[in-house]
Amino acid sequence: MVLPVISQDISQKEIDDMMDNAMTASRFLKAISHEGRLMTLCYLASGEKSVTDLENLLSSRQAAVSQQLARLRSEGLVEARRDGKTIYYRLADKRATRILDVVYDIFCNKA
Amino acid sequence: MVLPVISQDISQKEIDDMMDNAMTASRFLKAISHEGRLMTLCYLASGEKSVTDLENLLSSRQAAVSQQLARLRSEGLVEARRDGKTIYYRLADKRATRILDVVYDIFCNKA
DNA sequence: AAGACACATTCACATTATGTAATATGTTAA
DNA sequence: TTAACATATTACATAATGTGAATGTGTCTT
Repeated sequence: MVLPVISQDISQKEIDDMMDNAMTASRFLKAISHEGRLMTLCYLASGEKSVTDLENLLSSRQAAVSQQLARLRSEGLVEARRDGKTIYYRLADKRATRILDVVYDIFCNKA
Repeated sequence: MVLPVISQDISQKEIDDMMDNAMTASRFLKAISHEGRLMTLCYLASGEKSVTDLENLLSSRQAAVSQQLARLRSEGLVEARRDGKTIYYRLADKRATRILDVVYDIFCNKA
């Protein structure tokens, strides 16, 4: 158990700090809690992929994929690189990789 | 790196399985990505707490807290126990604890 | 320069999530 | 049994998020 024991008489300052952290974490978690974005991140974990690759993986339309990628970009979770007409995306946040590891282990390693 | 390498020519069946897992994981992550629910879970990690305790921690109204608890209950992340007029909540999902450990380490262990 | 291609952005709309107020339920004490 | 307390639930308003259609931008080919 890594989580700290929070005493019953936790001070207001501690609560405030906790709330700040919760806000940051919440923002981050919301960014990855979208089914398509999660698939995307998981897929990108195996190396950079083009938008078209992701369209096929997600079976969704170009605009939708681009929008989710925009969200991931704005959160700094992925970065893009252009090569000719194609744009390749890759993971760009170690925190994302760490969480993904655990999420993968819990929800996909069911064997 | 625990995450598997997904080959470029991933099959449709593999994609379908991946999507099922992503849907489950997504649902779970959404449940914990709410600032208040995250605080709640983190707080509960140090032992069971009453609804009033949580109201004070979150500085939010009774109804709101109850609703977030209802959500956590419906997802099986917490369980309740009544003692007189008071209802105590506790963590009830190991997956939540695992993710919380990592989230805590990333967003709160900034020292 | 024109057309085709890969991708991004914008707008309108539908869906979902959240908070508040009011009300209901279960429990204890007088 | 009545009042008070702790919590849950419902109904409603609002905000946030996601989707599709249309359009815009950058790049390559001819």
